[in-house]
Amino acid sequence: MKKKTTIYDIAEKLGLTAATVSRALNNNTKISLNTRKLVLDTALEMNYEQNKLALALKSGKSYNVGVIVPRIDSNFFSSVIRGIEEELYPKGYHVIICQTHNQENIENEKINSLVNVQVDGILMSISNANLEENKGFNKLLKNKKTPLVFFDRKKDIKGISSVTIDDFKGGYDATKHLLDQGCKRIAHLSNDRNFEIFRNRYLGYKQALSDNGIEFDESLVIETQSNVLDGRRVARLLLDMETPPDAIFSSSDFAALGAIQEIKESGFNIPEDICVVGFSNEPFTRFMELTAITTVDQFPLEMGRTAAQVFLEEVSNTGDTKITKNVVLTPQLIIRKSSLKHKEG
Amino acid sequence: MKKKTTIYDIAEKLGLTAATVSRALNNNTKISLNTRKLVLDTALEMNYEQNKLALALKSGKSYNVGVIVPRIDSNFFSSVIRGIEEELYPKGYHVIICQTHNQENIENEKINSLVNVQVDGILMSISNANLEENKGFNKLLKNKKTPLVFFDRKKDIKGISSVTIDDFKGGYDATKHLLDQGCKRIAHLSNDRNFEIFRNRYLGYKQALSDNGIEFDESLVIETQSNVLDGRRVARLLLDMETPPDAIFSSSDFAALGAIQEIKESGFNIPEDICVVGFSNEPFTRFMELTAITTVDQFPLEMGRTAAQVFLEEVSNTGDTKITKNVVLTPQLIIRKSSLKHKEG
DNA sequence: TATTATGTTGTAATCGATTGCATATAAACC
DNA sequence: GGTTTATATGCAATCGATTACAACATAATA
Repeated sequence: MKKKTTIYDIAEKLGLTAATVSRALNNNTKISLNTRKLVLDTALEMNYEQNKLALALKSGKSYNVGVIVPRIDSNFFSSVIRGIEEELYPKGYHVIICQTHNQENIENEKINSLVNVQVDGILMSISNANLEENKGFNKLLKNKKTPLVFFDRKKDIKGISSVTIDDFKGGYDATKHLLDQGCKRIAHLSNDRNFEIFRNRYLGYKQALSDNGIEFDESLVIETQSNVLDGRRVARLLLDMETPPDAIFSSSDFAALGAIQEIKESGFNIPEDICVVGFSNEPFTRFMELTAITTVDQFPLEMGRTAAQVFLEEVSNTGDTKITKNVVLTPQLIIRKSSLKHKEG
Repeated sequence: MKKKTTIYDIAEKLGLTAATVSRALNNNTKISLNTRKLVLDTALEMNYEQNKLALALKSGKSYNVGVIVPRIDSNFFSSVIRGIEEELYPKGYHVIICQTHNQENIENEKINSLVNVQVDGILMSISNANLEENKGFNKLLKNKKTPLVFFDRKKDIKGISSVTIDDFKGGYDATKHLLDQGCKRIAHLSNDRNFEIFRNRYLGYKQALSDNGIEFDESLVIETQSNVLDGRRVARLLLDMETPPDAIFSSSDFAALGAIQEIKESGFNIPEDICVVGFSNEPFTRFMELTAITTVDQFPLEMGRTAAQVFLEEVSNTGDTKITKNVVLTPQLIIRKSSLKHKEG
């Protein structure tokens, strides 16, 4: 009911000016110690709380950052967000969450919307491989004051920072591991390679093959959505081939799971007949009892933390030259049963 | 580099007043159609975007809502948040995320912090069973203008809305199901029963026992943290009893998983020797191949959506009397292998 | 022609805090 | 005692938008 107390209320009560009260609250040395103490005490007594909106308007800083992800209810993204929140909150920032559901128009809209509410920066994992064609995005780009940091799904744009993992290495290590297991016909469940992450995993896969004298076979690479159902669909295609593969490296844990289900139901054994490796280290890959899934850990918590740190560096940079950082984290292959033919592996 | 255009810029360019421009942009009929069109066109041309901070300061509405959860990287909470975001964004609200990690002081601090940035409401799942003792919380309570909605972990406080599931029924159904399987010595992994959710699951468990002529045995109820490790610890205790239980109903999927691991490693079979039921329907409970875990679905997405709707009703309520809604969703028992002794079950 | 109504725009206060500049008081110095 | 200097506070503009009220011009009416 009763309005919040403002510096004017305090000023009036003490027969001072709002200016003096403001300075006193900010511990400005121009104000005498007596007055400062008096104001502080009265503020406490009157339950004064600074109106951050007014401050934001005056200073141009909202102390909000926007985070845009395809969806929040996947372990990877929620872990990244966790990292971001934990890193930014102690510095006074709040985190605003937006989901795109992989729809470009929604992504567009949310970028605009965040810019509109004067966020101090945006951390995002892109949903649109052609982000540069976005009006909202370009507006953001031009406005160099608001830092933009990509994580995971990034676009290689000059002057924009990013935090990713070395997807090439992830793909390479996964494939190399399968080769070490004696696999010769390794299929790859890829995804839209307009996205760097999928392109790089694919390139790592190819390189590992080439480095080990295996000829690349285009028919073994299939574009697959990152979900269980599509994993099944694609596994079916592979199993129906004249010579089915003896291993699958999937860009997604979910697709890997679908593939495993389809393979098992078709009477094949994992890893004996077909080895499977996923990507992301989703929790369920560990908990599967019969065939815990070999996968690549992306360290999402660290990714979030790092992205937040890069943002902090950029906002605190008052110089004229913009700093751009492109941090690449190292992924880790986690070997589990789904690909382990030899116990000593 | 170049500043954002404001209504003053437009006004100056057109030889008008900011007031007129403001009205024109808001399609006020007091402004002539000609001027309105002129202003609108010029605004477009000059890339004008309304400064929401200024608006927020003037109107007292920030169009931000705060969401406080113990942690975001669990499927349950991230799904709730997904529901909240999807429901609120179309109404113009942004969602600010805060985590407490179950620490009371952090919860306190974050409540204060959110109130400070003038959120229009707070949706939260409490981390402190004695929330009423919080200063920050009480401040929020007194300020009836800012709606507060509890979800899942609530506190029964007069005048505060909530969205929960019927935890009593969840506990009852789970226990009843175990009884139907022929189990007679059913242990319960509970948790801090100062929280309503855990108390109610416990009470449902007790009621089911009593309704079916099984005497309640206090030694079979153990307070357990909601994680795998503590599940193992507690399972060990139960297995070491003179007469171990023939079933476990756990308030947490994670503890259930730990228990299952411990039980199996001790040479017992699930469900033949011991049946296990969890709570929450975390994704991994479904993916476990040998012993997919029977659990209780809490419909987190719907819970989030509903909580958001309750919030919207409260903010749009301009009347003098506050509406309080306590929505209780119905949980669903999902029977899987970990508790299914009889195929026809 | 004087008066009222109507439509359109301007004036200025407001939201709450910050800050450059001016000013008043008191202390210090010659 | 008069002038300088330090200290403490006030004045007023600013951030960007909204809005009650005033004011003006024009058209309609008596």
